[in-house]
Amino acid sequence: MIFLRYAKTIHKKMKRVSLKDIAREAGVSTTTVSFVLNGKAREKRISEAVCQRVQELVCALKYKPNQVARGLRTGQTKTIGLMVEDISNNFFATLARIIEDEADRHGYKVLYCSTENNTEKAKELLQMLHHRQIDGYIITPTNGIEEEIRELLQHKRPMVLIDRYFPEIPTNYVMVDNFRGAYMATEYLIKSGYRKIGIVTLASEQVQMQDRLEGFMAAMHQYKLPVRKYDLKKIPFEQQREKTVQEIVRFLRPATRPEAVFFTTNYLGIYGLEAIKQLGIPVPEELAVISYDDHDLFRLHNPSITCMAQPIAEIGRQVVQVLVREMEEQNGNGNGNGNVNVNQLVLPASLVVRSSCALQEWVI
Amino acid sequence: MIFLRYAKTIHKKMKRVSLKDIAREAGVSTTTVSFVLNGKAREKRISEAVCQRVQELVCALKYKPNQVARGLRTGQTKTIGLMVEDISNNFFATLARIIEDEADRHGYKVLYCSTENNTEKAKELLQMLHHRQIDGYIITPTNGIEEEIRELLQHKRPMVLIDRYFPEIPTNYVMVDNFRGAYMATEYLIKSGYRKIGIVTLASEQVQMQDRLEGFMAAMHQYKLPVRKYDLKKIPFEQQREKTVQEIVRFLRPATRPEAVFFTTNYLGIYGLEAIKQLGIPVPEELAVISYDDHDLFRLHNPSITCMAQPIAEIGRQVVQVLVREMEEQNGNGNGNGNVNVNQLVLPASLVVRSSCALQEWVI
DNA sequence: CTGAAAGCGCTAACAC
DNA sequence: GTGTTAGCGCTTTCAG
Repeated sequence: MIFLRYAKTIHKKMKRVSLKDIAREAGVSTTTVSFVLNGKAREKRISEAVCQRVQELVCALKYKPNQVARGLRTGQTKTIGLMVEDISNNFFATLARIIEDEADRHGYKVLYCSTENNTEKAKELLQMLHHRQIDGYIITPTNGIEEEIRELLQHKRPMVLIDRYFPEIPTNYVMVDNFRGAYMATEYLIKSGYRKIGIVTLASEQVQMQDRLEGFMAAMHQYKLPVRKYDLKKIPFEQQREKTVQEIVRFLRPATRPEAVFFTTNYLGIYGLEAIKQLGIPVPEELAVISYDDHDLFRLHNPSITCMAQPIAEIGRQVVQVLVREMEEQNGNGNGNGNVNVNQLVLPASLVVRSSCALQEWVI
Repeated sequence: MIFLRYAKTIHKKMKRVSLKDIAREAGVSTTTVSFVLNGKAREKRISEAVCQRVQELVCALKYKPNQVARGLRTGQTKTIGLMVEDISNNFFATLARIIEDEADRHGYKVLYCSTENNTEKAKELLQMLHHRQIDGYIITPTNGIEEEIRELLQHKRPMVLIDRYFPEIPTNYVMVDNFRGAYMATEYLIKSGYRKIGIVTLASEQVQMQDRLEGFMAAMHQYKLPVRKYDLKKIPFEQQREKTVQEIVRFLRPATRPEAVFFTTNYLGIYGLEAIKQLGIPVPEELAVISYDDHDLFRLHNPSITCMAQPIAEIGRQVVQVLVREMEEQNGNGNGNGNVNVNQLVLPASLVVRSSCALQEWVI
């Protein structure tokens, strides 16, 4: 049985037990306790007896180290910063969940924040994450944030970009092959017999959107199909839902209506379905629909919507893995050389064939 | 112009500027700088000149206080812990976004975690949040976590429960009136002319689910309609999607099929739609559908799905407001009396009439 | 008006 | 084998 000399005091003050308390109870120094707790008992050759005694007290008093103090001391907060475009977006929310689980397996917790795709906000958030001493960054970069990314790189802060990247900056990233995905989506439409194909995308300079547009263009070009100016609709990112829907309605007006539309993000697809519903256009009879990104809605919509799905779980797993490796590397050895290889993963998107494009027998 | 004596050193070491650096540059003590930074210049009657000089240096060196150190010293990490059932769930993700914004307005950041509705996991997470010294808790409680909640209460940790609560524990909470919501939904079905009404709910002891079931029962009873045992389906929470869909398919088999179904959560509703799709039952002609919680999918589904929507934005705003108030209160005065009033907000759900229940002229 | 100094709880180099 | 001690960066009491 362990005699807790100070237990009463501790309880009365409702104060958390600290390492010092354990040391005092055990009649050893804080160093010893610290060593035992950090698994350095062997290395530091702490006697078995002391070791045991400390462990018992830790359990008895339910001692848990104060992460903040430890963070201050070691510089490691065991926290990952997750900067996404918008955590309420299905894609990012699902990703956040995977990242949470995966990070947890390595002992990390996640602080999230949404940029709204706003450069200024993103910069501030990066600052904030820095001041909170997070150990690693998972970033959905906005435009105009190159400078800050470069700085993080220079300071050798563990970091992985997701969803998009800067071709001119050698960072880690985990991406989906947007060009190929868009190409495949478009090719699928073409092979399904459509020739007048429209695209609704974001008016964005970001690579991932550019790539999708280019993938579309490449496929159209490959099959020698024209893309007229009214076949291409670019929606400003910040634009309100209502307005967007209206613009899509206009885009789909009978006069210039394409035979098939490709929406380059899932929410554009959702808005698009809204517009289509308003117009009462039968899908796929009068208009075939394909979207980038999957969504519950696409599966259940009537008709169900064919799409290019991103391997979200895989992205989440990979991104954490890369990040953790880098954090531990930085931790283990100073690695003055800085010759850490960058990890640039490009995962394939996959075509999910459903019923919004007539020809369903076609197999990729 | 400011002469930065040590600027070179600082830069070379890539070290963050600290309060000490500012003090040294300014030729004053750290105390003074701290006072200036914390807006106590007036109070402490720091001379205008010194004040100015410090401010300039802070800007010039882009100094930002180290939150971890500050956290250790003050015990305040300016972090809120958000424990939800599953961050990837649309309802919680949307809520997380609102909470993020609202918290930010008060200078707080959010650490999130998902319980998966698993008591053990939830307990661990609560521990984890505690060790990270978060300033306040926003909790979606699981069953069996009463003890821990009581403890938090005893220790006067700022906390607000959401989505559900424990009637026997006097905590703050922000809820939706589940009983009334379910009552209204059921009443709407009844007034729309349906008499054989089924309900698909979770096999859960949690109040919010109980309330919904009771609301349904109360309405049925009020209108003297029977609820046969095959009109009630309870799905275990952990159950896989596939299995759930199959059970709903079975529940809707022609022999015992009700005229209308009430799904008590949005994902049950989604699974339900999947089952309905499999069976090819025409809605609302042969089966009317209503669901608790709104979802993009319900709006766009064909036919669009009538539902009881929770005021998510309002919940988010209120929950942060209550929490912040409590955190600041605790901060301001020790308030030894502990006579802080609990804030128990019950917000109304609202009926969103769409086309999945035939009679649409009915107005609540 | 300003500064010295004592920690917050923990880690780890260095001593004995 | 174990303890002493010096901080991590910041706040705040108390003394000038």
